[in-house]
Amino acid sequence: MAKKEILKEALAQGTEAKIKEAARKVFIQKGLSGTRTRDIAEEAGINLALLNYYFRSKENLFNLVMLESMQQFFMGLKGLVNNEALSLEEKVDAIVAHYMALMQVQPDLPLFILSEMRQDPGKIVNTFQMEKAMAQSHFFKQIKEQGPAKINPIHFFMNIIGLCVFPFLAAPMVKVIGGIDNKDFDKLMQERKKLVSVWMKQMLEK
Amino acid sequence: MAKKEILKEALAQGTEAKIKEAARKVFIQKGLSGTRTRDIAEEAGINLALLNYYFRSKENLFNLVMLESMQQFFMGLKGLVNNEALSLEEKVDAIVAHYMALMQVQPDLPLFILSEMRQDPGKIVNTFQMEKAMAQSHFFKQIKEQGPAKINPIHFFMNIIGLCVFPFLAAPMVKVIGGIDNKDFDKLMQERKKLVSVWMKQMLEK
DNA sequence: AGTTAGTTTAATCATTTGATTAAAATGGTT
DNA sequence: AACCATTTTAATCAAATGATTAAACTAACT
Repeated sequence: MAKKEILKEALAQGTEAKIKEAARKVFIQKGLSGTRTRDIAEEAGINLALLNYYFRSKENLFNLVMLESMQQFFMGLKGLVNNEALSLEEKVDAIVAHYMALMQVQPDLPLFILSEMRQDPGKIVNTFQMEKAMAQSHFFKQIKEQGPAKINPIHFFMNIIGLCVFPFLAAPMVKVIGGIDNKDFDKLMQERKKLVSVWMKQMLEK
Repeated sequence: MAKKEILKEALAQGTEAKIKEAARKVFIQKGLSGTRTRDIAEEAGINLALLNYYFRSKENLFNLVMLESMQQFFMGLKGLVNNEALSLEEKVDAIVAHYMALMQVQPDLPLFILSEMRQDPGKIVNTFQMEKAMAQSHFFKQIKEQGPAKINPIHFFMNIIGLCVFPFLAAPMVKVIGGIDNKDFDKLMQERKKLVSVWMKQMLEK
């Protein structure tokens, strides 16, 4: 009896995970309003009704995917910005390394999040409780106490995330304008890892 | 006869423009798949059928709005990057000034363009013939010939656009994370105008 | 006032789409 | 093999949505 339930559960989790993965893929590519539940079902290799059997509704599934996406995007950051063992320069290096690595495996995560946030800012913002965490972080304190530049921490924060993430937001356009293919783009992003760290430190110097 | 046609035409242009403006507003806010033609009709204060009478289809209207949006986003740039009267530093100042001013009047233009480009890169990219214009521009030449930094022009280009545009792409999140309201955000963007120029020039120095 | 070209509307159609349901298949247990 | 709980499917429903059509309205001109 217990054994049976475990087996069934394993199968169920298998299908459930498969659907969720398919949903993630399609939602991230097409957005909430651009995806049809049938797209997800097809991508998962299952029937439409099964999707509703597991997740009740499209919105449910979307909320799940969005929650996990937000966590994925902000998870690493939370750990870094309050690590008091790291100097400001070390934090910059760590944050840049973290986001460039994240973009390498999930290049269209930020556009997905920002697109959906435009359509319903309140809904998305509510799903994460980072409000105070960042403004009161060790990272922000270090920037305020930093020497000659006296850069506003919010600017500094926008810049470090923006310099890492923007090329991936604008990737299709960058490829056209730069006249480069996917392979060259990847190379460009490889060399960018070190460069963003350099640029960010220059902003602190004066 | 001629007089009559002129009058009718003026009226028609009035409604036509009204519909196009409504379409622009709704499309930019909700994207192609997120807008219903009825939304546009309501926003324009007209009936649904009138929209199809003037523009035949939703796609038609969207293509029009997207074309104009692309032109609006790249128009000023084309003029600046090949202006041989401007030094590299002057070009940087001019491009930053231009884009920060554009963002002040059209803050959600870039997210609209990038979102739709994700869904159908080919379609959007085809609507503008900037391919070679940028890679062969005077601006790119100047960056290559620039002194010690030897920064890749594509990086430099991504940075200048990104530093200007990213805060507006991420505005809802920036406001939450920074704990600031719309008014403070505007102030932040005002002071940013000068800062981006400074940061970009630092990237050239070493 | 009547005519006419141009404009606007209400009503309707056909398709798409999210969701439901009842039946069928599956796989383990007796 | 018969039975049972769980899983999966095909068929169907109801609402939303892009588009069309035929009729009504408007305003200029005679």
